Amino acid sequence: MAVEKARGILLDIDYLMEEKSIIRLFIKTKKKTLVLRDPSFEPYFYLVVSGNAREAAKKIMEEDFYGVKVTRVEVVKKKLSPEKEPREVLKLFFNSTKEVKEMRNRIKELPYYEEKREYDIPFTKRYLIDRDLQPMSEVEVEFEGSELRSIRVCGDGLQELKAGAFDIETLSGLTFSDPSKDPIIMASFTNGKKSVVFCTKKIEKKYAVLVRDEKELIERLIERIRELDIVVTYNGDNFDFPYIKERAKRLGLKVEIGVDGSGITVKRKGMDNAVKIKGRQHIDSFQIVQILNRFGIVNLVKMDLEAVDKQLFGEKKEKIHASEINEIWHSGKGLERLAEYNKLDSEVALRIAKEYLPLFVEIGKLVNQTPFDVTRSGAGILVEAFLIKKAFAQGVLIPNKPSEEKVRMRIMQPIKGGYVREPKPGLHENLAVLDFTSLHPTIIISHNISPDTVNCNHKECEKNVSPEGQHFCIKRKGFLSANIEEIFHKRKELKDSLKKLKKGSREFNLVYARQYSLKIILNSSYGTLAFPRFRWYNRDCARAVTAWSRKYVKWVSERAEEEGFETIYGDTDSAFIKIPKGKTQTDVKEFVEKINSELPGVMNLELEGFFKRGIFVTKKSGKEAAKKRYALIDFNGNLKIVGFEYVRRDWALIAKETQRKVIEAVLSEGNPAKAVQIVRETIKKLKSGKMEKRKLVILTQIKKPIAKYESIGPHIAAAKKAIAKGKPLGEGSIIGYIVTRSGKSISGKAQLEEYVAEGNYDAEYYIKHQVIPAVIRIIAELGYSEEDLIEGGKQSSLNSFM
DNA sequence: TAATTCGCTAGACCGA
DNA sequence: TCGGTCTAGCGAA
Repeated sequence: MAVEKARGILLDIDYLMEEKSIIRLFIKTKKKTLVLRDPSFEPYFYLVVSGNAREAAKKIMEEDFYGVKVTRVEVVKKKLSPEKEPREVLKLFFNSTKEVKEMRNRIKELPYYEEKREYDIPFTKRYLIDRDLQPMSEVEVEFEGSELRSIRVCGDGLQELKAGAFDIETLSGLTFSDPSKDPIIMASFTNGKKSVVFCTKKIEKKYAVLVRDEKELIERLIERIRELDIVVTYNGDNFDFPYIKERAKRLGLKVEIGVDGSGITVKRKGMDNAVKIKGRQHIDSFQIVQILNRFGIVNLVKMDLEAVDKQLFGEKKEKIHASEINEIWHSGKGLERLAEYNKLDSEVALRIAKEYLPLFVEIGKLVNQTPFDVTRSGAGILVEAFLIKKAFAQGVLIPNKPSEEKVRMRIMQPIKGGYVREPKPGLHENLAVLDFTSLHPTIIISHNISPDTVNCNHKECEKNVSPEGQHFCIKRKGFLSANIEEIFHKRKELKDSLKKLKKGSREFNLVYARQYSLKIILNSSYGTLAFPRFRWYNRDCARAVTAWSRKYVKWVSERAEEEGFETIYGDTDSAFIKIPKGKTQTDVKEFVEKINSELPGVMNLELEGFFKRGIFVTKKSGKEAAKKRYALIDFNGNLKIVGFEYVRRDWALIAKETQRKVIEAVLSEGNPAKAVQIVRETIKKLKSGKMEKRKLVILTQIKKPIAKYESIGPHIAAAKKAIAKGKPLGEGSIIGYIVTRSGKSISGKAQLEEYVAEGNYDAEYYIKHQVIPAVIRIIAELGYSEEDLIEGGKQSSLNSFM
């Protein structure tokens, strides 16, 4: 057979489990997706032996491991740890991944066994790292029939892949949809250019397609999914795909949507599923939104498509609840509305993916993983994957995962965190906020912190000592510090080149996503040292990082005071300073420059901004000032509210709104009398019974199984009452409740919002437990008391402000 | 399967 | 009915 050549995008990877485990690559060329096998890559792990490695290599080939055979052994030179000299170790090859799993337990019995390494790296991940292949990159392949002969990355992979999204609507019983009886009644599909809605009932919409029955509906949908390289859903992992799979099974249909004709695989991932389609990338936009939320790129309480659409794109999409879907279906009235809703669900899911997938593709290239995996991984996993890749490239064996026992030990010894300075309470004028850019990573880089540099034996390194006493080598760059440094500089370069590119251009977006992917890895890097389950966990290193962070933050404050500024506050990586009369903003800038000239390595203090006014309040209990809550206003009138009830979801909107107005009156207008007036009016309206229901809802999440609660708070009480009515609530549900007039305790009065009539609320509760607590300590800073807020109360202290 | 610590506040719970 | 203690949730960084 002749050798053929092709170019395409490395779209996916999996492996076959025949008598041998064989890697398959899915390469999307202009014409089709090639499925190529690479039998040249065999499962393996490392065995470190006591005594002579070559002799052990001979012996091990003769060993019988209850039927498992080492097919091949290589003696290779590897570093057991970055600071050590390379040493000969055995690389043991096997026919299948199954044998790797069996063997890694049996091997311990060998007399020359010292240690095993890298026995738990998933086969496909192993392949991508060893071959240094970046999914979604352009590759050039040579192949014979279906066998791969060679592969190399030759470009960024800017070729357009076909992306599309779908969404299904189902009927439901009393509480939820059950695929064993509730049919799929509608399904939408979009490829970004054109959308269709399949339905078994006739709908007066241009995009609607009438199908005979549910079976045809699924068939038509599958047909469309087969066009795609990137299949987007919103919660397809846990709902759409498992649902379709079950319905199809009952209808005698096969969901053969893999490029190779295979079905879908539903993998359990803890509490979650992950649905994989071979040869295509299934991207669940819901997973994307969850990750964005965790990384702090967006901040969402509710994560339904409506809330996401609103926050990400500013759109207002209608929500149709499950019960209404049943109604519409049975009455036949409103099918157009439902179709529109269904269609938009697909379109918004696709839009989310189009907006953020480039970021995940870039992260994937950085850590050699597919977008499928990256969009379903936590930050820690990504950093770990990055370090595994680096270790491989540098000939270092990666550390093993800690045993559960070790993990428990580590958890029992927590690592002290950042320093929070007690603020000076009150209203302050003319502030500057300074903060360290990427504090933890820059400390790691600048002090060369790494598990392989801590407490080295060199005398001259003892001067690089942390406030907690550990010192770090200065003669050799550490594994962790060097690799983080590389990311740090690469990001700097990319950010520089970004300045030269046209905003919104394809090139710009690519570079932007790339630098952002580096930022995510960088910001998560400290976690590798401090997280008990990580391979690179190191308590001494982690303690040193935070100890230095505390030192530097305190030091900046001290230096500021020496320079004649007043320090108001500081948290972990920041210093809030007051510019006194006689000093200017320029003086602050000069101060920052001075500090930077004194800081080591790449550490950098940044001027975050100047603020016209700021308020810090005392704690409810005691006289000390509250940390982690303050409000600032800049010279353009922009408010920054931190930590206060206003930013918390577990407070009623009326309390939050009132607090915001009060803060605004105080900070922007310097008008405490107005603030008092605002509160009085709110209280008046609450008393009148006319407050809108939506402003009284308190959102709280159920964080664990209901049965495990020792103390029944209002949200659990409300949830229990709702469950009794047949509402499916449990761990993870967000409860929106209102404190009504009927009941004894607060919990007794709490009811799920949807069961509460407009006007049924406990005014006293909302006044005394919501509005007043939210504003009292702000107003108290200005000399007012609680009586001043209640209408008819005395206004004596007002004078002190006039 | 999986990031952390620091901090604030509410409301239940419990015994006097 | 009170005041202290504990459980619980969420936000800052």
